[in-house]
Amino acid sequence: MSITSVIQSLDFFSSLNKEQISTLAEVSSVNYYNKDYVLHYEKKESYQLLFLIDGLARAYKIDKYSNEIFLYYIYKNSLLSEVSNVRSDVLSSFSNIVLVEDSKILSVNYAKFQDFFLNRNLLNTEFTNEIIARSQQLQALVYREFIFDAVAKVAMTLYKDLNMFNALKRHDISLILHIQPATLSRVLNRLKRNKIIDISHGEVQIVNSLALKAIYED
Amino acid sequence: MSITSVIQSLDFFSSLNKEQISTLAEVSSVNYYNKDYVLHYEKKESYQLLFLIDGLARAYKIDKYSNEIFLYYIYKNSLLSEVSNVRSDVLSSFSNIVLVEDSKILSVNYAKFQDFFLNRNLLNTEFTNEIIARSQQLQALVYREFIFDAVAKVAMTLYKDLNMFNALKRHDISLILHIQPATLSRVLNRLKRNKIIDISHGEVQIVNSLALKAIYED
DNA sequence: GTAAAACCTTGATAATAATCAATGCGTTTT
DNA sequence: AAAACGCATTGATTATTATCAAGGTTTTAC
Repeated sequence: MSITSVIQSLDFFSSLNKEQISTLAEVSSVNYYNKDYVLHYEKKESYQLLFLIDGLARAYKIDKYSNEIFLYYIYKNSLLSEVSNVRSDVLSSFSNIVLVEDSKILSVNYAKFQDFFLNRNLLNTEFTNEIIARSQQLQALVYREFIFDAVAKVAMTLYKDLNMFNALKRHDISLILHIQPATLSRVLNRLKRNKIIDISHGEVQIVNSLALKAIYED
Repeated sequence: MSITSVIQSLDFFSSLNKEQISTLAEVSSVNYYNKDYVLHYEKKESYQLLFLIDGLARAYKIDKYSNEIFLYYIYKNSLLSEVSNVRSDVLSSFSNIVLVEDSKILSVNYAKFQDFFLNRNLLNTEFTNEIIARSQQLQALVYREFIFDAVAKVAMTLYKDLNMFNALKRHDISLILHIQPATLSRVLNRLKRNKIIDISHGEVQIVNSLALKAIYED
């Protein structure tokens, strides 16, 4: 698959014409990395704008006990890099980014990208929308962490993302929700005891959907 | 003071020429509000892009016990509104925004602003940078709340913002740091007992600056 | 099919900070 | 000068969740 067609596969670049895409292709490269490869360490500077073409990534921070603090997932067809100032040609990120799956990544020289596109008023909307999307993921995180206790977090996740919940291991869920596996287990137990959910072979089923929702809505 | 000169006083619009400023002036208005006026309720939609010209605002959320959760301050010379999608002509915000001081606010019709400026590739950089600035405030919040315990929060605030700390009431500090006044009092006591700070007449002085910093740096 | 490994649950205990309530202490107010 | 008020502090208790460790259970691998 050529780099041009990779670029065309991203919604981000859908407004570009053939010529613009080949200009972009000249300052870009496509790379494949394996699961668990760390793309970005927090505070480290970078000169490449990265897009996730295929695969899945996870943004996280490290606390003082070296525990990982999950921030959010980054899905394919979106910008991986964090932008801290549009005017600077250096990218520096707040979080670490690691691949959750084997992934395909488009890497674009950021200075050239600015020259060729942003400074010529191309892709501005797309760029801003990617930044907003990332900001909204942070907002969702803030909301969950500040407003919810462990039970509410689990209730909301079960209500909104039951499939994801059942697809992942308990350990991964507890990472996402910032609770310990032991706490998750106790919360599930409580919900089961209260006949709000049922668990068979580790698979959660919702029994009383209304009650589940009521736990996290005020 | 005319609306034109108000617009010119904002860095955001410094790239506009006379004609563009008067176009903007036609779809804008300047308003004065008193301290404690709530500009924005979360989730409520708005069609006006607001800029804080003078004064100070505070963004916050409400938890299920109706407690206020402080997010960040918004300082003068910056965008007050939250943008959730550049393409939409509706603004909807994640947080509540209240004035901390009597303030002067510029209100711009957002649809017209898009027509006249963003869609003509004007002010794009400025707009994106304002969004990034807000996102970075959220990042700082996430950092403090996820990585720090009560002692680390207080230590960092004393180290970096001693003047602010001493200027505000203990109650306001504890709002900002998301700890209870009683907890703040106990933390200060501990720092004093360990000869890291000294308190006379309620005013905190740093005695051992290195030790203070060491508390929150790993 | 069984052993090993990985994962989940449970129990006991500890840590952190919240809550509730009372007391203390300066500052206004009268 | 005494009373009232606003804050800050202190003590006692509680709530929530983490931590540590020991058993279970399921999955994986040979």
